[in-house]
Amino acid sequence: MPRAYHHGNLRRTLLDAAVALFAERGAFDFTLRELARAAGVTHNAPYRHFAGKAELLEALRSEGFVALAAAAQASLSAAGDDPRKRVRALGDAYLRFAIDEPHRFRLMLHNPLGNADDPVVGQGNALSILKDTLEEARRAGVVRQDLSARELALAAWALVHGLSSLMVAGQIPADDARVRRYGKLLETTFFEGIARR
Amino acid sequence: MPRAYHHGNLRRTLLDAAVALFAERGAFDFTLRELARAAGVTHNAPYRHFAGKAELLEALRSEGFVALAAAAQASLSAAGDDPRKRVRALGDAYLRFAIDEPHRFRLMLHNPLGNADDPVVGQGNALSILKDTLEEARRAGVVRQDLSARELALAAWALVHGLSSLMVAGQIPADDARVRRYGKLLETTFFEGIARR
DNA sequence: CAAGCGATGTGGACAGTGTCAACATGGGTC
DNA sequence: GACCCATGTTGACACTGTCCACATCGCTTG
Repeated sequence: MPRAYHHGNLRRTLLDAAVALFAERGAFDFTLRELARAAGVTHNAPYRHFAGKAELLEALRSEGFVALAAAAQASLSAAGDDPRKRVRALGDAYLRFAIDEPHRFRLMLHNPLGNADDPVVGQGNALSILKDTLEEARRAGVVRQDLSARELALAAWALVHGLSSLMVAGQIPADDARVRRYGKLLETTFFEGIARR
Repeated sequence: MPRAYHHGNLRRTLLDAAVALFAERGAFDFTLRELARAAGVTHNAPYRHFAGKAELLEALRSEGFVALAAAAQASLSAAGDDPRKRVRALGDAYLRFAIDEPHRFRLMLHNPLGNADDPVVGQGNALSILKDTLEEARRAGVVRQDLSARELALAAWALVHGLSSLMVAGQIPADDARVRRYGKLLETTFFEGIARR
């Protein structure tokens, strides 16, 4: 049946079409008009919902951060009580997210608006979950006390984000075996360090 | 004076114009025709040197990896003999490279060709320099022996690459003070680990 | 319950893009 | 000194993002 003149929920449809196109080909190179076509709508309809292509991308990016935080929270909830396992669970969630949805992950990382403070990153996000978890670990006395939770979180973030990025960028193969092996390697590095005892 | 019909060294000029445009604005969004204009040449001349835009980008990317390896080598040469200082020097070089030339760094990381093995990354590059340096440290007995030099290198790479990426993406501010502070933080994390002793 | 207004979608236009094909030019090679 | 091939030019095409004026509808208000 023919679509009504008013689509009903075009905004959502466009965003979904965008992720679908992301997944189909391998990059951000989709086009606004393609999206419109996929949604069965003229090339100009998207402009009623987004000021331009950049704003649409920003919306996708923002949704990505929310999804990441949700994944982190879920993984954490299933991780039990051991502080170290909880930290590990967060790292795994991050890495899994990146590998499962490389296009979205790449988009999220690609902040075209320079480095102005980004409210998406600032609050209620995966980073603050990580910080809280490390604060727990710190209070539980299993990690060193001379670094703040914020510093610990930053180091952990850098570590797991680095591996994720390198894998997503294809610099390191991302097969299952390697993901498991390197995950463990990072855990060891992070907690024990590499210096000889 | 008017350029001769044959430019002489258009390929080089185009690549230079590309980095210049990279630096000027903040992104990869330059256009082939712009490059041609900047080089004082018609919009189709670039096609005599590159099959298309993708190939030009690939050339830039490749040059970036060479420059990075050179920077790493230089930093290493000035680092003295202490194995730990040498590792740290490599990390600093990487981070500095990323922050000084964020556009190039971003481009290098953005591998649009999926994850096929990339000869640029495979040999004579910064990664193998890092591996060699960690192998030295391992032989010198200052780092743990139960991990291979390759594993150690991978962990170090992930750590410093993570911080670099996050800073370049604007997720973490990249002022001088922070760069120094976080560099030290990563060094501590990497060598000592965060677990309580 | 009708009128009308604002939100949503349409159609056309414009400058600019990447790329292709045919043609022009001239420097290095026999 | 003539020729050939690499290099640069001109013209064209389909396509893009975005602007504008217009069409259509559903919700609100009287």
